[in-house]
Amino acid sequence: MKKSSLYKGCLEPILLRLLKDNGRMYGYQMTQMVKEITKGELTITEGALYPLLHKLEEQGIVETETEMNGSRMRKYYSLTKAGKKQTAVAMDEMKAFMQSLEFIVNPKPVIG
Amino acid sequence: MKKSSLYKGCLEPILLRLLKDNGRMYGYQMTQMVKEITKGELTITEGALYPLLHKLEEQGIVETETEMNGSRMRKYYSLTKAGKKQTAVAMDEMKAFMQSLEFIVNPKPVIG
DNA sequence: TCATTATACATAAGTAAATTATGCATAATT
DNA sequence: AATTATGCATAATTTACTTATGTATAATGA
Repeated sequence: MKKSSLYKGCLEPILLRLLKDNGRMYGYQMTQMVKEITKGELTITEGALYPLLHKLEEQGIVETETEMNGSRMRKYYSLTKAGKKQTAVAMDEMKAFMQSLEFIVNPKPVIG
Repeated sequence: MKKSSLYKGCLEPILLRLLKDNGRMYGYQMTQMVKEITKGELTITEGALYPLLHKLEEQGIVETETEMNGSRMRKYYSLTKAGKKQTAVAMDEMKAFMQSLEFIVNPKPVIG
């Protein structure tokens, strides 16, 4: 990922969110979509992406189907039932996290 | 810090923001303020806090004054001139980061 | 036509930023 | 009297990346 290490720890929930929204995606596609959505701000590196996807598969969060696109392989990932549950939890955590950042960056003045 | 590792990489900008807003703080005070602001969501651990503060001091981002409160020591930290510049940069990065997260968690549907 | 960029996967070594555990010391609370 | 709170600090470990490297095909451009 690009820049400042702020994104550290956010990759997993980001991938879960992508899969939740798009149903079925392959790795390279995820990197491109994130780059596009964030206007180039966030670039997922392959060294981070693939090992994480493998871990999620091991954990039964995602499942895969490999397909050929012409002569090129694509490995499609989608959320399992357990993965959907896990994603809901991760999204709640994300919300709380973003809310907390808001509080810190934009603190409400104490009245009184 | 507490929970889910989402906050990984955010501690430094959070501390810079606190110092920017409050002028002068000691370590323990920072942990308490963050806990309060985030309604208990974010708990800064001492093992993360103190080494980071020391690093920032080495880098000339913050400077310290040690004072006694009764018989207890407090080490006050404040931003140096260079630290204020650095904080402005960090805050811009924070904004971009939060914006990107928003885009991912709440993607805009493509019209057309 | 030959080199570069894009697509598409994968893994290994190294690093940064935490967590967890531990330590010291005083003050306040139960 | 024991526990919790205040206040600092450091060491060992773990996590989650980055950087580097590897393989292979397709498209683009000089």
